[in-house]
Amino acid sequence: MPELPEVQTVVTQLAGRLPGATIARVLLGRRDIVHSGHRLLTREAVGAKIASVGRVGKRIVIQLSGGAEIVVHLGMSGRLTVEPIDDALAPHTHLRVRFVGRMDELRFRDPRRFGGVWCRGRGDDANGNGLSVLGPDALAIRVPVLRQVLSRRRQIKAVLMDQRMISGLGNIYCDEALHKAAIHPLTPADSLTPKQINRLACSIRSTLQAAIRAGGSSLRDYRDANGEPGWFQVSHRVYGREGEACRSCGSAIVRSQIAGRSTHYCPACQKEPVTT
DNA sequence: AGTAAACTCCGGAAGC
DNA sequence: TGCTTCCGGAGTTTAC
Repeated sequence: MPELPEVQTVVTQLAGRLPGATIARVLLGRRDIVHSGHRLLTREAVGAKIASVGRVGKRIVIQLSGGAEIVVHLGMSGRLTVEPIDDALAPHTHLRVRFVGRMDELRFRDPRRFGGVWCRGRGDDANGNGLSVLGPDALAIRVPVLRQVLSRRRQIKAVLMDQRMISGLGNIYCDEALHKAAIHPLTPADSLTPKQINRLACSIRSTLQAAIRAGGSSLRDYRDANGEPGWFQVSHRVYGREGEACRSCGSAIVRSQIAGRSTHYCPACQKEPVTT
């Protein structure tokens, strides 16, 4: 499941291969994966050149010459790859972009279709492009911004998972960052001490950065014995470790449902707030 | 108004 | 082998 680190890895790969390519043709397998700018994407984008590939939160942003942009969200099961046009199409490949004079193409596949594509032209309203409501990027989050984000009475886990508040944190790294900062996921966001906010900002950045570094190994086509890409094998602190020993104190990691999500934490290191 | 929880989309994977 | 159940990012709806 792609989280910010995997998205960043994909972006880095694409940024090395796509800029400069001129779009020759856009092949759409399913209309409904394009949430806005359908005509722009399949017709007017033809002839445009790819200027850059970047990332905002967990969204991939492909900038075209002329100011249009294509936004791709991978959701749970999305993959964005560059493959030879002769290679067999994987099932659930919904979008392909071909380029002038090139024998490879950009492919978007997404079996569960939790992901999607938005396209907008220069000057188009930001609404509906999948970017307009995103909060500040988690990878670059800084204390003053985080303090502002946390100024509401809501479970910290729910706030961190809300892409409008802060963008880029998914379930795995949310749990990881909270454990690293020794904060219980149920803690009301506005009750964090300045010290805790400092620790949390640090934890969010360092957790994501470490995962990106680990993901770098998949850039070199690294796979472990099980075929898993590099970043997935980073040793998680709590995620997926229910019942196992906390790496800090040895207590058994607990799993429960918080903010509608499976949540892992250490009951000893992450003290539950006193309920009022 | 702000927050919380339920519901929805979908198919892979795990469990029986 | 074949069925059922679980899972989840995020938008929407409903309820406190």
